[in-house]
Amino acid sequence: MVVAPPAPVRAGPEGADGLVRVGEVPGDVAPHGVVGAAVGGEKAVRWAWDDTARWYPRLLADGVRVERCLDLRLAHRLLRGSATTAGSRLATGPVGPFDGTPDAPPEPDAVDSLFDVARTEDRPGADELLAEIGTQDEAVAGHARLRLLLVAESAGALAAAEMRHTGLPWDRAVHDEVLAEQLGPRPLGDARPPRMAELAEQVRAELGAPRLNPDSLPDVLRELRRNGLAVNSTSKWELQGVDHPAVAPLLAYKKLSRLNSANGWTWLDRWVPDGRFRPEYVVGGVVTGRWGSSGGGALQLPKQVRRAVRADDGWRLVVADAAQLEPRVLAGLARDEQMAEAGRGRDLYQGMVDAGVVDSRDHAKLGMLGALYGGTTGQSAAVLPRINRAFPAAMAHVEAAARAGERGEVVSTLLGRSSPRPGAQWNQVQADALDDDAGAGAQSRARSQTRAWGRFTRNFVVQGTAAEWALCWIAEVRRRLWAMGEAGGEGRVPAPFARRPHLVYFLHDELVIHAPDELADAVADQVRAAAAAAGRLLFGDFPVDFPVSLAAARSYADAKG
DNA sequence: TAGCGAATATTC
DNA sequence: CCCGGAATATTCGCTA
Repeated sequence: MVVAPPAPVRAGPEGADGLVRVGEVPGDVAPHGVVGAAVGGEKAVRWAWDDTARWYPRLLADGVRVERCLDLRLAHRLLRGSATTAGSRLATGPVGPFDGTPDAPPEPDAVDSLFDVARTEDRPGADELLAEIGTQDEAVAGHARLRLLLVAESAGALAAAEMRHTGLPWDRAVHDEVLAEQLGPRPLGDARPPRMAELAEQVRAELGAPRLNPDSLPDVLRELRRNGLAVNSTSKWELQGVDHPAVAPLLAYKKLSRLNSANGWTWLDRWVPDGRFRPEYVVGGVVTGRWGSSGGGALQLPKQVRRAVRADDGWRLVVADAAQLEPRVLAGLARDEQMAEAGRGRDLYQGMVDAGVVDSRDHAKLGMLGALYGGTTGQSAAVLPRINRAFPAAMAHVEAAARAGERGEVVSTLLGRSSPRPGAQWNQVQADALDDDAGAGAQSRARSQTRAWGRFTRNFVVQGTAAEWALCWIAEVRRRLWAMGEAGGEGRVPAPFARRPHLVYFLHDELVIHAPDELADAVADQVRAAAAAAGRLLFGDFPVDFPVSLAAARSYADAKG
């Protein structure tokens, strides 16, 4: 084990294969707070540091790729919350330097700023890092699945930093075209775009409200009611059922308004200044283990603007989508052989139709969503009994998770991420309902809250285990893409990925890879193989398939079509 | 002026 | 009519 000396990062060389190895790193290039932990042969070097999002951007800016790491802060958080390690020294110990929320990662163009260097003062030192590694090792001893989760989560952190480094290729001209088609030409200043202004006038005319601001929902609601419309909100689904000439322009206005404010010209200038969209992914940012994002709304890119996501010249976007991921994960989690069989080698929902479980693909999908989310009403509830009969093991699994949640208990994913306990307020409401003079209101509030927490824990085990599958997938894809080596000519992709296929976007069960033209087909093969590997990592020999839909195209929208 | 919640839209 | 999980972001409008 080698400890890198404390020094600010500057340029760093890399090994022949781009892998930074302990012993090859001169003392003056290692960032303060980085420990290279040599846990095996030379291939097994794994960097351990307190926060990938803090350190890795600097290395990438210098063209250095890290093959493997352990993110001690992410690992610490997992181990502190996991039921598997509840009795460990780590989980029961006092709050320490690895418990805090991370600093915001540096701006992409400021990774070497004086500010960042100054911030290194209050990072954990080498002794603390080594002690933390020891404490974590002790906690995970004998828990192979949890160890896999820490490795996968850390690999995800590397991938997230790399995606921010390279950015998602974005064609500003195409985006502008999309906006102009729908909104009209870009207005000066903060005036309403032309199409929105016209629609606003129509709404005012139809409602007889010449001064109405259509952006003010209370004002719009008041004017609708003044015109005799019995509506309680201005939401789309409620307005759709109303017959009045103001409704159509109002709905159209709201749609354009959403596009303009969420992904309009202001967004474009702010988030895609240079033809690359660089979202900040927050690894483990969602309670279930899914990634969050901050800045730019990376996880809600509307389909309308995906045309603007375009590969560089000589490159392609390989878009991969794990089909029916959550139900398949549930089949593996519950070891439900019938359910796995329904999805083997085919669309899972179609498989349910073929097996006579339901009579249409739509019903299969609806019923499955009800099973995963805890739906109890409507069409979803109507097909649930049939799913219950066909896949008893899977249903029993999510039902057990729901019942545990209703009792206020913790549930865990396959690899060992645990749900939070309900808060103090939850317990208070439950206690109030048990009181002798509790009214019907208090009891009904408690019941509704109980069921809501059950729906949360029911979904937690599936969504969380699906997130673990996705982490393993992305880690495998990342490793395999690097192993493919270089191709193509010089382009505008920065080192260390200049002539290599690389991940550029991740969305729960979907990956986008930017690849040199001639590698696109081979990349698709690797992505498929990585999905199979992720399935084996989580579910071993249990025969559940994870098919991936794949397409290569110049633009994201074309590949999704 | 800053901060926050409600309402609404978007994604999976 | 409400009656499914997880999110982020914007705008309005109230409060400190």
